[in-house]
Amino acid sequence: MKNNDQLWRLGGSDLGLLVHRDFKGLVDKTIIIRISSFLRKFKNINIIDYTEPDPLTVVRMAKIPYDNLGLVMLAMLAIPRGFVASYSDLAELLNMTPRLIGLFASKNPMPVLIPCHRVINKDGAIGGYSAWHRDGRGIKALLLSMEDVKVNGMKVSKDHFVDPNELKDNFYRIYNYYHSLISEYHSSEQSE
DNA sequence: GTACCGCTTTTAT
DNA sequence: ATAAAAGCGGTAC
Repeated sequence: MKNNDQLWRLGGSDLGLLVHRDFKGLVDKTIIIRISSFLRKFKNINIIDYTEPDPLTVVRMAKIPYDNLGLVMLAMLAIPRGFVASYSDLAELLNMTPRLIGLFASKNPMPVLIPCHRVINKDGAIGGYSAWHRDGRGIKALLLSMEDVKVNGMKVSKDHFVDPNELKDNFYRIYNYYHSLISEYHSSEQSE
């Protein structure tokens, strides 16, 4: 916990998101914590109620790497709140394999802000979640139910899956915006 | 270079 | 229901 970190409360629950920013003010890391136990250690912390920013805002405020992990993160941002996509949906979109998507998901440096909890198994099973020390699947299910995705017996019904074409459209919109920011950055660097 | 890993999926018992 | 192989970019050696 650094002095410039923020704590966001998720959906009025006891779950919080610790948000770390780099020297430029870009978010580069988030950690999920339990607020009640966290406050026992750290006093006088300002808690902000979290409302989800739209994907383009996240692209602007977060540090998304220019590599395959970054692509997977952008694809996750393309899944709207209240929906899920399967590992194989993302794999098809990005020409990867489902297991590779899972591997990158496990490397997601900013859980919740980059909604890797919305990626689940093709058969509706909730899939893994490592952004929590244990019972990661429980936290994943909780995050999903907070955004009105019904989880019954660790399974999500088919009607919560985002339409692949919509996923694709969202992804390209987000990717183009991301790319325009990158080019902007490079051109401003050259002109200095 | 090689070997192993992981938030899966598919196929075969 | 459970087991195993395929799959592939990263990472570590």
